[in-house]
Amino acid sequence: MKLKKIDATGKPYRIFAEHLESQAIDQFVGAMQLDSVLKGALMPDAHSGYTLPIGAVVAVQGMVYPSFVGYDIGCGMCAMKTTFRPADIRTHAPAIFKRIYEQLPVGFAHRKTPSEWGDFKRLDHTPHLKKLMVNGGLKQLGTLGSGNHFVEVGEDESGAVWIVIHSGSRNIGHSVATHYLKAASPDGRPREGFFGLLTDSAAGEDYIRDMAYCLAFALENRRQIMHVVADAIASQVEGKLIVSSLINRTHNHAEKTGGLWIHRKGATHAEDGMPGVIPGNMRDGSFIVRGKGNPESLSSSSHGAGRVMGRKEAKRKIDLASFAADMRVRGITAKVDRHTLDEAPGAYKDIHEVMAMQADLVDVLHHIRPIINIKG
DNA sequence: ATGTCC
Repeated sequence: MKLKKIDATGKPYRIFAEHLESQAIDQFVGAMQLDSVLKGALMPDAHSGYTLPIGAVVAVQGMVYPSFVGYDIGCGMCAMKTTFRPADIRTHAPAIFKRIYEQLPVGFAHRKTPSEWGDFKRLDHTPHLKKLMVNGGLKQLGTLGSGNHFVEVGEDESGAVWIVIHSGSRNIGHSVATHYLKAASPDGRPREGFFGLLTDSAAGEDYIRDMAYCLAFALENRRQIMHVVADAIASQVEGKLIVSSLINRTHNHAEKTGGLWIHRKGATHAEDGMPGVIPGNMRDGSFIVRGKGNPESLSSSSHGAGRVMGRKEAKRKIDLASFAADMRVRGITAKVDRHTLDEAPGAYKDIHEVMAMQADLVDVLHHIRPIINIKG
């Protein structure tokens, strides 16, 4: 495969998506025209976002762009295998479902007391972020959030039960993103546009430090959710986590490789041999994958199926009764009502088609089919 | 995405 070229820039890029909105193309081409951006790729689930499309990967020299990482810094996936038995989970699904909601704060909810996190003082971070952590950050550790964040308890093709988590850095990441979007903005207000920070400037160095902290915070958040969910299941049926099987992948980050800052915004890191987790939707579940380190995707893959309609449009167009029937016939215990209609499978691209479009980016190891789904 | 505006 040869890299396509943008005429205006002559820079190498490759688009793995079909049917892109014109706004997403404009955003991507605009970014590719920046002097600091040397290479890029759009994943199969790409759609327009804040300044840069979700599903974009760009390699940047000498700059970091807060808007190329996005608001939920460190948002990503965790998956862990367990010794629970699928039949037990199905039999006790209503009780497990109820128990998880009792134990896990979802939506805007947070914990009444700060969670334990041994690393939170040790990791390097700025005074600004320290203030955020003291002012409630630790109460958000082990909380799910809302939107497309979820917990899935499912079964793979071999009969193994997995717990899959999609969550991020909660308000910490959002506040850090806002802070540095302001620092990069010409008028001190967060606004859309290609405003970056020099990596050797004070603000750029601070963003890199705080971003790394948010990645650690988001991982710890997912790890704690994993244990809350496992404990909730273990209160009803026999079994436990297989802790050594943990896979953690963030899909909103920037990392320095070969002297360039690779920004992934809604794109999963997929180096050769690297394990990953790609969620599909509430009905079709998630995929455990192994990266292929494809240079054309800047060693990345999609972070999910990608939306085909906005949340408001989905709530207007998708029929609740058929969504509910779709879930019921597969025996999936989930919150299915007008509040989760925007997360219905029909709001997303067909995940099987998306996986086929990235066959050169990742190999599929396991397909996890949902038994229980938890949403904010 | 975000205890949904410090």
